[in-house]
Amino acid sequence: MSERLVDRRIIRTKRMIRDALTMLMEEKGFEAITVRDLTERADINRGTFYLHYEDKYDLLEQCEEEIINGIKKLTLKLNLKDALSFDGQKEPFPFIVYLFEYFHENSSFMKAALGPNGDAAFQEKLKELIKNTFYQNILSNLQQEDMLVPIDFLIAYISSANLGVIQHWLESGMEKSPREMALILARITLLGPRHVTGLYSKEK
Amino acid sequence: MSERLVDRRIIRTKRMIRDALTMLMEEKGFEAITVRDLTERADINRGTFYLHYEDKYDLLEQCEEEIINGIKKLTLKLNLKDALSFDGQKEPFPFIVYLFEYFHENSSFMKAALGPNGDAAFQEKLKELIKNTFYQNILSNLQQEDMLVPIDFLIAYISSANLGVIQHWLESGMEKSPREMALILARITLLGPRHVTGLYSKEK
DNA sequence: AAAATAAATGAACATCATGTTGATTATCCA
DNA sequence: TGGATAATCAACATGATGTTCATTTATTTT
Repeated sequence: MSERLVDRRIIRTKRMIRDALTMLMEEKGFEAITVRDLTERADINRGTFYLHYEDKYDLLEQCEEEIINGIKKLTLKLNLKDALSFDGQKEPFPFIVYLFEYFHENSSFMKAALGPNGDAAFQEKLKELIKNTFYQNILSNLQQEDMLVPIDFLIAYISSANLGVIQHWLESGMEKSPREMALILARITLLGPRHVTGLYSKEK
Repeated sequence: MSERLVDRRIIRTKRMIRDALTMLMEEKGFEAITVRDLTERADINRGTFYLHYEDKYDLLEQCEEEIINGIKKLTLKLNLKDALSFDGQKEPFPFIVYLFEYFHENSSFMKAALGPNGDAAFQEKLKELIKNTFYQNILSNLQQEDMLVPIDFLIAYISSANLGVIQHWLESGMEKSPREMALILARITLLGPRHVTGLYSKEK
């Protein structure tokens, strides 16, 4: 591949800058970070930063894109068969488990980027990804006339809900395993928020 | 009250600055805005800005706080009776309708602040508000042992989902009425995402 | 191992936004 | 109307930005 063609120093420098970005985002949020902060933390010359990135926004963008691409690679493993054959309440969707494992590997950056001092645009990108995945694999072959609500609002509901659960998982220290998280998500989505409270049986 | 004590000029200046903030957030996002941008757009002296705000973050904070307080005033109208007596599928919760009407009145700022170039911290504040409202009025008297998922994840799910629907409504031009939106939200939350697709009847 | 290539450094520079100050003008309110 | 105060204007120091160029250092290639 073309990876071999990249100079070791470039890889090293970029890695140090990206690590510095993650650390500083955790400490003070993205807005407050200066290029000087980044290069001091990474212990490189300030000019070197500009050899690799236009500015801090370019850096953030590239880091986000890397995460997004990692997720997209995972979605290739997902196929329609998986999604429809599982009931998802006793055995979690394998794909969702992989997803949470991937988030765990990249948790430092993701936690910072999805936190209150993070980047709203990154949230939006992830929601978009969730939307497409859900839509292409589950919702696309539904009849619009069967729907009790407009499909675009349903999609907005589901994708935001899932992202919100991921955010809460990251913020609360990732104590549940990826497997447990997949089960939790499946239960709420399949049974509905009210049903999982246990209220359902009393009223029906 | 103490409102009378405020000089007209202050009210005028603050209003112009806040309007400028909303416009510029729509145009280029909060991060890209400078104090100079704000004062040029508002057609006031740059120094005047600093008579009222510490910096642009202080300005944003104050605008957000105003919205939050407006919502909190609405929640005072909400009581337990309302929340539990309605089934919410034919008649919407009055409180939720008021809420969407309030969002409509402040849609310019809200759309900008909740959009991809907006402020992730504001999203978090709103989610926190939704969490508390839901929890205090509905979820607090549930038995933890009845729950099929941990309650904190359920709350994260619901609050993010609701915020996501609000965001989608704002971004898609607010074509549905507040009443319709309240019904849509109630249906998904009460019946569950899968049930509202119409798939439910075929499988149960 | 030596030569060629390319990345990183360090210093300097112009530019721009920031936040503050003091003097002056315009507006408000009683 | 007169006193109070908000807004303006000009000026200033500070610090971040993005760029340049000569130099040093690390790497790849031959």
